[in-house]
Amino acid sequence: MGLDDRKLDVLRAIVEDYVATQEPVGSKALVERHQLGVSPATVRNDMAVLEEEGYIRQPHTSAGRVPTDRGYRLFVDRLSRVKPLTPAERRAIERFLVGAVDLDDVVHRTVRLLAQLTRQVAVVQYPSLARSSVRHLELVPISTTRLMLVMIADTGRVEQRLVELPTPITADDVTDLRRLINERLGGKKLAETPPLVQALVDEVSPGLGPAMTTLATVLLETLVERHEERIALAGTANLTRGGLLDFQGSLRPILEALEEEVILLKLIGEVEPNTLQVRIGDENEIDNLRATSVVSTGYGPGTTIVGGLGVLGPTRMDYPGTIATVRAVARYVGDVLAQN
Amino acid sequence: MGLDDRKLDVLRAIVEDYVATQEPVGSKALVERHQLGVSPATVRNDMAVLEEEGYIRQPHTSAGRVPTDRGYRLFVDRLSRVKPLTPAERRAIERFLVGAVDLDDVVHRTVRLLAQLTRQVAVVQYPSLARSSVRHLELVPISTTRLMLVMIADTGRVEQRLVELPTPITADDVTDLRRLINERLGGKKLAETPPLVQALVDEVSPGLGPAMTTLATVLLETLVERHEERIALAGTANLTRGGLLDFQGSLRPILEALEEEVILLKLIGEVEPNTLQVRIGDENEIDNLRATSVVSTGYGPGTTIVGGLGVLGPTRMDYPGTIATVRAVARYVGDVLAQN
DNA sequence: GACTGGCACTCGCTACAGTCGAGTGCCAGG
DNA sequence: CCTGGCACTCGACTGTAGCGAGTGCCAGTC
Repeated sequence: MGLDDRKLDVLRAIVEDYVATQEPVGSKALVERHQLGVSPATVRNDMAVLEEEGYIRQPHTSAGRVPTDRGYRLFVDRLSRVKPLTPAERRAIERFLVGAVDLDDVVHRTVRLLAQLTRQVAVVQYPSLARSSVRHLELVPISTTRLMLVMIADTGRVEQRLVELPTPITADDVTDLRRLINERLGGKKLAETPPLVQALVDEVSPGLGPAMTTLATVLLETLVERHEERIALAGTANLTRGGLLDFQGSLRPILEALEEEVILLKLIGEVEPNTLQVRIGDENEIDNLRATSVVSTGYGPGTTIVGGLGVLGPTRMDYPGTIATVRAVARYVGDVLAQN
Repeated sequence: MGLDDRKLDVLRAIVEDYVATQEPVGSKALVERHQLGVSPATVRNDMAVLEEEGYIRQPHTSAGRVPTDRGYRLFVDRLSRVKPLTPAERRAIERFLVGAVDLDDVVHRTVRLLAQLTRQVAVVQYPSLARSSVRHLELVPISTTRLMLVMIADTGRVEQRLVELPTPITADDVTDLRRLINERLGGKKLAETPPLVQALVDEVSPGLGPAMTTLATVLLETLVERHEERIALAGTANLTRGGLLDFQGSLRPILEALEEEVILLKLIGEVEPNTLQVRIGDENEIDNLRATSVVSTGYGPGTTIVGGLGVLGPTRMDYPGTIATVRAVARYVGDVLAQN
């Protein structure tokens, strides 16, 4: 389709102005604010073409133009270069993440940092258990028929579950079990554990049979079935910036969606190495979020990925800036994790 | 001061109608909807007195009356009886809480349940470490100079911290340390531990000195200084019910306040045994929440209190219903905790 | 052939006047 | 002390008019 360079320039100018002012932009204002080197009339002709192709639209017959989702998409794909972060931003990131004492702390600081820098809603997934390995399993006797199982993953995550045993158990038995499960499961990817757990049940000494069977059930639940993905969220107040102009006046559906962990996971959890995803408006699968855009990426120590993070905001967002920030924060978090 | 019974009846009627309809209520509508046994004119006279005393006010000269914060306060203190829960609600509570597998699960289910039943924003504090005892301390060797310290509290909370040792340590030393700290600290209230930890440092065998000193620092941080209070939140989408009429149109300050854990803790964390607090509008210390009311109470196994929970909504809320629900949920949660 | 200036047209926004009606305060009478 | 009646207030709504930003189109120019 005949989109020559100038038409693309016009589209870029429209997106930039609209993001900045939040008002439909007209041909005259455009030539004033940008050096396009042509007259408003020419721009109008270009706009007509852009509108025909579905990149922009007019909210009302007598108003300026506004980018469509498709327009933003083209902008993101071809018209924007990533803004480098300012030194101040870099410093902010470093200062924020240094001094985190444990995983909870890292995640909390990260999500707040992201929300603050992008001035949008930030979402950070805790390192996924599915992508973790077992570092250590601990059995803590609570009573003769109750144990607490604590699983420590290499990503720093810690999960615990209470185990109700069918028969009493001695301290020595607990020691045996502890050694046994650590020998067999320690260092293994969580995903690989089910057959190993099964094997344990089969070969354990007869006296420990019932206890081990119960323990195995809980182990499997903890290690794979529950697959509890945790999520941290911050910056919901940023949804109220821009008056009620974005989101056609109702935050309702968005707040509802943000309360569902499943939905959040869908948003930021499906990541591939070295990619950064931008989902714009209608491209979102979740109906409640059709008025928003999501910028997300994976993070992890080195080149591996252990979880996702991202931000959510109005389709009218500063894509270049947001993309740069999300990418930078993900990288820093990965570095911090690598140090553990 | 002459607030006779009928004037109180009028106030009650105004509160009930306004809560139900969200519209200023006039004298005529009042006598129609309630059996007051007098004419609108009489009611008008009573209203004039109530207004003079500051219990109600007129949004506009030619509009009906609306309760003031003071009016709600009087209503809550003297005019409302607690609504008993419906059997359906009781069943909902039980069904919701049964089947929770661990503390996280209990807290999450509780907060969602509260939000759903009251149709408001729900806040639940995790069992406070300050009110917990040490059940078990675990040391997991990560490398020769790194340990992971895991603290399991009797309330089910689990905290972990990484310890960087100044000098390498052997597996046997770890075993010794583990036994030692559990002997001395196990079963103790977290608040009582600092002198005990200090004593440990002084008397430990010389070879373990440096390790124990480092460990002590982290122990103190974990047990008392950090005092990390965790909070769960749900139902923020409920803030958008009632159009933008409540909260004079801006959710901003409220969402901002809800993001600050410190603020939430202030809201629901300061509880005394067997009390239920209702803070109405201006009575709130936090400026951002002057347009909201908070109903909160403590919960815990038996009669002890380990944390707080509550809901936040517009001053125009169904106080009797909300109070009943908050109280009931707190009781059920206490029961669930008692079973562990 | 591409760009430009000019011009008529559209239509949302604002201001203003007029009407309506819910609700009030007050007063005289029971 | 309560009641019915009455004049009054004032916000909500409606319809009209003028303004102006912005457009589409067309004829003219480079």
